[in-house]
Amino acid sequence: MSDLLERLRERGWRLTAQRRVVAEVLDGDHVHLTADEVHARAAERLPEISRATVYNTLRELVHRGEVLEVATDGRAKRYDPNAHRPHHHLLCSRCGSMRDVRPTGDPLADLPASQSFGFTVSEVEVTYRGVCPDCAA
Amino acid sequence: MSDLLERLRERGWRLTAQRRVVAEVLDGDHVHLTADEVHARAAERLPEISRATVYNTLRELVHRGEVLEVATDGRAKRYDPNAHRPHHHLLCSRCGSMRDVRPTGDPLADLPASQSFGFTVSEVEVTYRGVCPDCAA
DNA sequence: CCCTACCTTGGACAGGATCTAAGGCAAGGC
DNA sequence: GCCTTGCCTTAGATCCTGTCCAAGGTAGGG
Repeated sequence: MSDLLERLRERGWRLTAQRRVVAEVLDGDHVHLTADEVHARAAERLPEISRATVYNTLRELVHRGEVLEVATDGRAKRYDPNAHRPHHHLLCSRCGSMRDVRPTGDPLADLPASQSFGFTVSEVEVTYRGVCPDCAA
Repeated sequence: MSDLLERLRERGWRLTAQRRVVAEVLDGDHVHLTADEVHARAAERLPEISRATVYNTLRELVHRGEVLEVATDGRAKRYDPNAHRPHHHLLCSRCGSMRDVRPTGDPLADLPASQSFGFTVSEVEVTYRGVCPDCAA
């Protein structure tokens, strides 16, 4: 994620300690943190960082397509740095934890034009719901 | 939806005016109301009905599998009485409105066991995101 | 090294949903 | 029919997530 910051700076993003820390926290392969979790981990390294800044930064990373925002039914949204590889999610309905799943088909292709009702469809999200091993125990 | 109430009563659901009205409001084929919309419509017929009761009733209908709860990214959840026919959703990312889509494949079958990571998967949700004709105008 | 536009801050605020304690009423039993 | 019991409903407080705001801070071009 180190080049991410470089890339954004070239696009006119001012590089601050707060933004750096948020990006570092999100770095990883199967990371699906909530905004508050991001804030907690960021605060370990930069105690004065405010919630507002974390929310702002996450919102921008999402807008710029660098991070994926995933809704999880009434719980807090989760943020997924794995935005460049298309994938779906496995969501535990007990604890809300999440895993990435590689897609094996293209659901977008499965939507016949006759059923798009005039919508301009741009995106599909597939969520598998179930109970994770930890919660099943 | 009239038999729904009978069915639930047989399973020990106490039949009250409030619950009847909520069920009536949800009746229909492509209904996707938010809890507050349900409350507003219910209140037209039963002015004293409280929001808490609407939320309670919706929660129970969802638990009993009679109504589907659909999350919509930061907006209010929507409730879908079409719970017995499997289907997916088309969601407008501007106004939050929603339409049913009949599935043309079985995404559950598309999840190889090698990728379930020990989850006991019980359900898939597919959401097509886009802009509806009204908002595109 | 300075200036300015952009960032960060913390606290107030908003919307959605849940909780609580008190009173109300369905429905089975008499 | 009427009582009784325990489930329901109510209003309002409360919680959680996320956004807004005005004031002060600072990155980085000049």
